[in-house]
Amino acid sequence: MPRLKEDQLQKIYDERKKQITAAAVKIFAQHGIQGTKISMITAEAGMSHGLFYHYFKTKEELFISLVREAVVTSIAEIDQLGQLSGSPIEKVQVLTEAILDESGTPFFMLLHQARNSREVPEEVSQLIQQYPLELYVERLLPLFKEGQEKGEIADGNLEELISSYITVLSGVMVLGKGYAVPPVELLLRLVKPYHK
Amino acid sequence: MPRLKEDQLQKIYDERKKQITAAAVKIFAQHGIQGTKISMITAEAGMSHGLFYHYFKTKEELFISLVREAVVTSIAEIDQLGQLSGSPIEKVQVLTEAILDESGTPFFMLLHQARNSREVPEEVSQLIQQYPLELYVERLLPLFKEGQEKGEIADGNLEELISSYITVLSGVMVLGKGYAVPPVELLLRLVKPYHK
Amino acid sequence: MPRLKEDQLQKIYDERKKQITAAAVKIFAQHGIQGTKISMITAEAGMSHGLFYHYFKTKEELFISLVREAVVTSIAEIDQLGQLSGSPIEKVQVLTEAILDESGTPFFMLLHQARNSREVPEEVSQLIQQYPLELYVERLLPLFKEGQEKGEIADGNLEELISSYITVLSGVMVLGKGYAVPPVELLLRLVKPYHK
Amino acid sequence: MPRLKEDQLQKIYDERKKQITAAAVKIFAQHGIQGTKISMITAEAGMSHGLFYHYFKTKEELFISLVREAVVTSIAEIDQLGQLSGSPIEKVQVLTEAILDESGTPFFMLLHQARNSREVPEEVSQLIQQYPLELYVERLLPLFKEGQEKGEIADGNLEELISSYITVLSGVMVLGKGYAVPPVELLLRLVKPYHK
DNA sequence: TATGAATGAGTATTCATTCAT
DNA sequence: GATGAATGAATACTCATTCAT
Repeated sequence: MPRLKEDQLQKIYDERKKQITAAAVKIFAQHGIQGTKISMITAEAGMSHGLFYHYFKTKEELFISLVREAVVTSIAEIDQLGQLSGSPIEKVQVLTEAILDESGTPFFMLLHQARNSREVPEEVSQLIQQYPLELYVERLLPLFKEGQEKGEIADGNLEELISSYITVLSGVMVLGKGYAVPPVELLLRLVKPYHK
Repeated sequence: MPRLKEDQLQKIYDERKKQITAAAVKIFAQHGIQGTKISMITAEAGMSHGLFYHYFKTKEELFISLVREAVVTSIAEIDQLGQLSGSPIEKVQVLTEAILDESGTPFFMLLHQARNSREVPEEVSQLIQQYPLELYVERLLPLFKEGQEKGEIADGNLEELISSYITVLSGVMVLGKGYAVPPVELLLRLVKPYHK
Repeated sequence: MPRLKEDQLQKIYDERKKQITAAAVKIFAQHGIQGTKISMITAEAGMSHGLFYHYFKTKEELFISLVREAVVTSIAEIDQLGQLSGSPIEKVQVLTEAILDESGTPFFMLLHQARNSREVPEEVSQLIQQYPLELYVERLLPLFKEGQEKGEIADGNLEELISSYITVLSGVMVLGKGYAVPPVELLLRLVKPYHK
Repeated sequence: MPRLKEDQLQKIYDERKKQITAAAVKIFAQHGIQGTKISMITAEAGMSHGLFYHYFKTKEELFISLVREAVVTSIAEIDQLGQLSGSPIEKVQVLTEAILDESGTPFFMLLHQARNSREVPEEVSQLIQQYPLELYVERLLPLFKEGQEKGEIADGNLEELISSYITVLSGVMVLGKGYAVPPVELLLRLVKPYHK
């Protein structure tokens, strides 16, 4: 019989797994799937490379699980916007700030790499197809429509406007260090009515 | 030895080298430095992998030479803007279209990878430092200043505006396939005066 | 400390050890030394892999101890034949049936692997040399000689006959599942007088 | 254009491939799939381990291709028996000698391992199922039937007799070094009429 | 110049073994 | 005694680079 309580073991297990995923998100975002070596991840997480394989079957599986989480999290964050108080344009501002925020970046970076790499495992491709950009557009449509009705959002085709805005935000975020992050105020000009 | 023959050889040599660089830009842009295998490049260029080493000493050297060329070319293109006829905002539109254009993308992509990868050779880092984004901002400053004076460009800090605009364009370009490319018209809203 | 408790512990100890060896014989016979992983054995024995090392220092030591036991047991079984009642040929028949019997197989299998593998530990090689096939032949010689004298066993060189018979039985046994086990009656033709 | 004629390259290619397969048959037969390391094969074949992968995608693929060849070859050899001159029992003798012959052994060894290992790749299992022992029995049936009619083969159920004989031969062959190979004359007693 | 065979350093993964609890 | 987390040596496989032809 184990001396350690099951919860303790579970805690260690969860902790370790979190260490790995945190390290992995960081490294994958920086180096891509190919450029990331298991040894980089385990060094960053402060453990032996062997231990990695107690928690994930392969590098691929780790990548898939990260992408899955990123996909689900990003959708959930968008859906939470509706519960916030404030006008539509204020909510868009909150979303913009959240996306550009340093801490959120790696997740989007991951999604970007998942979307763009040719070497990405089949399962990731499927995930990406299940959660295409159109889905994000769809989720944001009510918010933007309300904004448009209130005169806070520019007139015109909303699908195009939203997907363009997502593209711009994604792009800015993907660039990472080395580029000047545009002020949120400036980016919002893209969606605000042109003639005030 | 006959002069003609040497010319002939030189021509073949140049041709081959161009085949390789063209293929390499395409593949590097798509797969990154790590993800790109010599065999991918030579397959794309239609030659044996052995032949690659007649033209470049290493994969690294090829990458460096491509980045060097991209850096020089991109600066040159910006400088050529001044010679075009048209109003400043029209020139900015031309630049925007050029950057987003499919054919121009790989070069910028390369620059992006050079700027962001950790594994990039020292020489590339130096190149990037010699041609920082500030340099681009500086080159574009006269054009934007003229636009501002003519009321075609928004008031405010121009350095910030230009570097933000470069960031957005770079981001959109880097995303590549899988994202909706925003209409140029929309992107120009970022630099046009907000109250018309 | 109470004597009873120690007995109890000893009993558990012996039980555990038996569980491991039983599982190990089965798995080794099926997968060979290289193909057998400690985790296979402990899974079969229903315990954690860590516990294995309370009972055996290494996988090698386990294998050696199993081979040692198999060697001793097989010799003992042959020697017990003499105590049985019945004619010589009937005793040979009993031996044949015992060897081909499902339950006896793994032990012989082990011996076979010990005899044939290159990767076998030195100590096993020595064991095998101490108990060569000639030893079995020698032990069976009296029985066969008696049979020959009674006309139940074919004439001719007995050493050759016995070692051939052992070879055939060993071979049939080693094949394992997937092959048709010949009827004992048929196999006995090898040793019975050819002209009845 | 290549300086080497295509035939020369092809020759080198074939030669190397043959070196590898010859070495592999030997090593696999001796150590099994798990026990065989690529480095053993390449060392035996006198080349670097890297070169192995010019000729085979994986260790598994090599094993599969060897088993495939063994299967096809063994069936072909049986079918060739019919064309030989001589009485049925003489042909059985030829077959027996061929199987027990040193040089033929590795191939049968391979088949045995393919038939028995649990770790064998799926494709090998399928091959083995496509060429079950029954197929061999079937191919030998006409020969044995003819022998039975001529009084050279024992009366009784032929399927059982043949499959038993195959089992015995396979077993003897699988045992390999360390066992006394029974004289062919002795083994033939299994199939010859019991009362002469 | 052109080809592809050949090499070996680098990397992912497995698994025997140790050890804290 | 019992468990499973942790380590690292061993091994399959990849790919940049060299070189004989």
